[in-house]
Amino acid sequence: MPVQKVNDSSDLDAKVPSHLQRTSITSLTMTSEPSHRCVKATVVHKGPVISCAQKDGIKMLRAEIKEEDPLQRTAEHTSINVIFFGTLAKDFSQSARQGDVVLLADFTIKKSPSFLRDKLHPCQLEMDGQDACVYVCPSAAPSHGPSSSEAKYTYVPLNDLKPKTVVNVYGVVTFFKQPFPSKGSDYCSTLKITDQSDVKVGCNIFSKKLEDHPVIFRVGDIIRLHRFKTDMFRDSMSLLNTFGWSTVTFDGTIDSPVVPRTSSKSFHFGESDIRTVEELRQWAANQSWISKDLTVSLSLVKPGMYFDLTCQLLAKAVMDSRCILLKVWDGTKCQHPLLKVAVASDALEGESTVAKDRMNLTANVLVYDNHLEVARDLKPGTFLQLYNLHALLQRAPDQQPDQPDHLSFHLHGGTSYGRGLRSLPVESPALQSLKSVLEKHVDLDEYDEVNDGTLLEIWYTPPEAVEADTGPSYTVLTCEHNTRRLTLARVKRSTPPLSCHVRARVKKYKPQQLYQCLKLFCSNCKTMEDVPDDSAVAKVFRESAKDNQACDEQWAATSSASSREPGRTISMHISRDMVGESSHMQLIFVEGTTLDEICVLSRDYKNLVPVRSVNGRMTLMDLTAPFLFSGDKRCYGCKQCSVNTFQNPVFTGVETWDEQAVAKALGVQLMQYRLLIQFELEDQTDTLEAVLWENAEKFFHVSAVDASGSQDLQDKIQTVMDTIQPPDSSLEERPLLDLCLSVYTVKDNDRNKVCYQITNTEIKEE
DNA sequence: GCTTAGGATTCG
Repeated sequence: MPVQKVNDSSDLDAKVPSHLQRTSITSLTMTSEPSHRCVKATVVHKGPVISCAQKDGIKMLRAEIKEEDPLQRTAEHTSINVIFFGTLAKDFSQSARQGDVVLLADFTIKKSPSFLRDKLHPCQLEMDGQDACVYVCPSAAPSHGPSSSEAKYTYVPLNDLKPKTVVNVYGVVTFFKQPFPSKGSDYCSTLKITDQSDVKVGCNIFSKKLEDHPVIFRVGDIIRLHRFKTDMFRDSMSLLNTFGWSTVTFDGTIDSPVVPRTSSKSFHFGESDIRTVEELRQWAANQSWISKDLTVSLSLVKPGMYFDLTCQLLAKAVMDSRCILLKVWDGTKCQHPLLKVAVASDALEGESTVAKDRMNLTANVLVYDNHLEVARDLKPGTFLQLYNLHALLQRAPDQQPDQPDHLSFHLHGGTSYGRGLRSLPVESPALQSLKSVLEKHVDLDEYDEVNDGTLLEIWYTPPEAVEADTGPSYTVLTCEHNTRRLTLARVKRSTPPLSCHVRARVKKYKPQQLYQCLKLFCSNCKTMEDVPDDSAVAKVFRESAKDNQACDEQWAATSSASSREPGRTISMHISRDMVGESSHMQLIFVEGTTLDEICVLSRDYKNLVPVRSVNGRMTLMDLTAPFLFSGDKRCYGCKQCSVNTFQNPVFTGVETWDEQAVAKALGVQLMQYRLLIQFELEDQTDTLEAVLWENAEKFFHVSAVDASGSQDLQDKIQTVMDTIQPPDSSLEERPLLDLCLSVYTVKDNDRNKVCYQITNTEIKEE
């Protein structure tokens, strides 16, 4: 028998088998050796037995136990969660209750997954398997309340009530209204209760003080009434509070802690009360009216419905003297688009709901008239229960005729059907599932924090004079972003990363000498440099030609000729491996030429590699010069990343020699041609520097490598630029450009720098 | 002093 009952706490100690050692909960750590240890503590919470879907439906029960040793009163982590598995869960549920002292032996210690949330204990105990066992000592004393002796109260079943008597009763709440001002001097609570007799009794409670009224959260709550007067009204018994009255309420959830809710400073509460509450809970669970709980999640709300909502308040705003807007959520996504109620951000109290709005998670609740008294004092973050909320389809102000109507929520004036609202304490059992749903959205909060500024700008600020810039754009957007167009001023205020659209003109651009927009880029080390100009390259050739001793390589067949200059010999080398192959004329090594001469030669030969001689050995030139002339293309190698394997080049196994194949054979890291232009954009709100880089070839419809060898293509880029920004033009003369901008940060000397890059944009070609 | 309300949809 894994769960055993004992009569006395001292028996518990006697039960401890001699090989077990008592351990304090405070001292438990992940590295504690659990075997042959036991803990003794009081059950402060016992959850229901549940089936765990992730673990093949195994039965589980969570309990919280607390060490009561007075010596440890100041110590942290005196409470710990215990998970019981399988039959242990069932046995524990039946044998132990809140307030009992238990002794747990041969548990396993696991990391607590809820520690961040409940701050209880970094570990949890798991009771599973053959060895684990539990001894339970039922508590003799009442587990709650200041009462020192068991009260001598008698409770009259509801079917035994006689008129004009003062009684104490217990009942389950089947209907209730939050306290409302009566026409007299007091607030009035109206409720209806029932018990195992199934007789329903109406009850009115009058009190000037709101806090003296019973704290009822939902149908199914259990209420205890002391000193209420009975009377007949419309053929039914009714109850009215009378002198010396008190009420105590309890949550109706089976197996939830029996915690009395009352404002009374002293009240009797004992073991018999716990039993009565548990019996009523058990009985009510099987009654059909209890299932008429009207609490519905947002995901299940249908238009026209009246329902109760358990939710969290995100933000609120006073609309007028008779209406307050509550922005709430319950973590579920509504099936209908939710009405967005725009409120000036300075009128809104609470967090921004922008990210949640976008995911259709925020319900806008309009609270009217008599409910303002409660709504006014609510603080964002509070958990709420809204009663008899009305879901209404409504047309948004800017809505197109073909779009669906939006769902709005009204808490109408009046108290019919218990209409009203109240805050729920965080520990309320009704909130447990809500809180776990909300926790799944923590990412959303982070997203909110990162992007809030940006999104707020986009959604809540009216357009700033962008309307003036209407007319055709010289560019088209190729993206599918559905973002609203922003002014440059607003883009500058945004928080990266972000993609957005702007409409602007080009005030200036760099480089003004457009051939300088051609760059060499190493995809390996990300180095970017200018394409060397001809004078620098020519100088490398001249220096290399000074070594007049021709190369003599075993692997090469050589032919030489005298140049026009005395003493300079031009040599051409071909790999012997390639002689006789179809590719043998595809790759020729040239020595002793000037830049001009190799350019002439490149008209007749596909791939020319300029080389020089160092002590008779063939070597690549300084990589300032192209390592390959391929038709009109000049190919450059990266000075950092090239590994010169020229000593033993391998030329076999290549069918077609292109720049990649040559670079590979020579151990050269090929550099790519890229286009880079820096624009200064301008609109009516601001100016902004944006680069055209990754998207540049698409923007101009020009390939960078082709442009490197083609004056026509370079002229084409110049023509585009002259159209975008005609020389000596005024702002109005320049064409409008629709641009997609990417806003991002780069590390610059350990500091984050915000960059703007034009993406997804092309020029229009007529 | 010893009523008030005694359920039963707003109309924004």
